[in-house]
Amino acid sequence: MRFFNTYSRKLEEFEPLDPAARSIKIYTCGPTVYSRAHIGNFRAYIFEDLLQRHLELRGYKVHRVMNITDVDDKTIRGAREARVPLAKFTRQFKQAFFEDAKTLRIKRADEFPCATDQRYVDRMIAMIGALISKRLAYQADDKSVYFRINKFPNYGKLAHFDLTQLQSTGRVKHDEYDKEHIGDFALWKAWDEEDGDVKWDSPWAPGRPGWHIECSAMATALLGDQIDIHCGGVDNIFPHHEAEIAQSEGVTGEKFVRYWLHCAHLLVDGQKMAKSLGNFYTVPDVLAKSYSGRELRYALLRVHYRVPLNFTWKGMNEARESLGRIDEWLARLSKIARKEKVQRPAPTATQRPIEKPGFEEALDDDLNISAALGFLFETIRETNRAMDENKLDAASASALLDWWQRINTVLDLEAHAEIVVPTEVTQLAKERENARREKNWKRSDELRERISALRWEVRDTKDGSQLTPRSG
RNA sequence: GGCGGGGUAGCCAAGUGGUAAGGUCGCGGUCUGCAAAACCGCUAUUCGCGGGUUCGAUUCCCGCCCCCGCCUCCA
Repeated sequence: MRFFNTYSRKLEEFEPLDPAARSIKIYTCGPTVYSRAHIGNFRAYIFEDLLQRHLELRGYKVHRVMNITDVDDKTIRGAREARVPLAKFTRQFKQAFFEDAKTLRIKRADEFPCATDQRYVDRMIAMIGALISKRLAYQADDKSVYFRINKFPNYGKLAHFDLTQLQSTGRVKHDEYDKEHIGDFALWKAWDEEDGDVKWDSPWAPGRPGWHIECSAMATALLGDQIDIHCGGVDNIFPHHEAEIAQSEGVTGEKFVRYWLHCAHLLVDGQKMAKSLGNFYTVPDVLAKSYSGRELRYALLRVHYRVPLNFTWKGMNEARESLGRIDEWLARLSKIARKEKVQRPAPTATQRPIEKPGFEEALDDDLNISAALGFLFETIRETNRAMDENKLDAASASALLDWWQRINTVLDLEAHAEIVVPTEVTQLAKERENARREKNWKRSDELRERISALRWEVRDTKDGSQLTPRSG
């Protein structure tokens, strides 16, 4: 198995920290809960979901942590504007995040630590103290504490930045008079009026932690000084992950992360989807257009994580059609597998799933999902052909279903089969059957139209008419 | 300016030093009362552009163009 490591900019063979235990520690940067996360954010979480699920398919036990940033400039501003306490303000977006993640079938991390948790604030303060005692941090005249990047020679290695070349984009105000170096970043931000009642005591001044230190504190607290994989969007490479390395390694003296994996952006009209640009959709926005969570999951999953993905409604339709193809295939296989199960003894434990290399091997190669799906669809076409020719027996159908079960632990794309046909539709279908028996084609077609308007599809097969839900 | 990612058919998208997976759309066919689904066939002599290496390059090297992102709190 190999992954593209941002640190080396190379594909590297994956070797866990602890190969004997087959367990892997993953830290993933989670949402800042100042508004509902958009689907660009979720692209990153789906990529991380794919990573976790594939590692698990390959027999690793994954311990994954995803932090939730519930205190920063934006959350404080939002709470002020809403005139509610910070915790109350962020609670709604935490809930929304878990709701959306569930809609997208994203597997829950083992822990979701929050930055405001006193346990972690204490740890952040301890780490900052350690950095000060090592002269890697200093308190400036504004009472805030900053990391001294010139004392950490590896600073800039992850982003491959030459610090002397850093240019300000003017996006962020610099307190240049207080800091020794323009690139020094805040570890502890001294309280000011804007912060209202958001503050914690510290040895330096009342205030709040900087953004970066929370991840260092929570990652090392929950996963230890060294972790296997750390993920996030490419926009986190600098400064966030760079800062995390400096802080964590500054305190522990150990290599913080073995593999850095970063996900490319979701684009809209060829531009990065971002709150600041206003060109974003949320999960409910997509659901409101009558697409389902799994359709969105497929649309966000199907492109390799390091390639920018342009979000379009046309793409959503392609996702819908592709999933429909999978659904049809599974339905046919199940029917064949079921049919003979009545006559045959249940499959024995010695029966092995069909040998279908390709899918998992593709994912081994830096999560090459496009190639993996290619194998899936090739398999679908081949077996559909066999079924058309009546050449697929129940044992083979079962074996294929077993194979699907296995790869679906990674994809999680099966329609949740609560297929309940509404009585209205059943009634119309019955009437249509009667019309067809009388060869009243006009009436039959009319009824088909009405069923179609209810989002159901009628198919006339040798075994009679069948009803299929149109999408979802 | 520095550092990255990308540029393959109408659209989405794999891929390899030997002559281009897959999805979607469109067209034709088989099946069907007609459809749908499924299957079959067609749809890139060509992989941003120009050089070079090679018997042979989309794949390696050099130069260039275009798009997107990061450059101090955005996944």
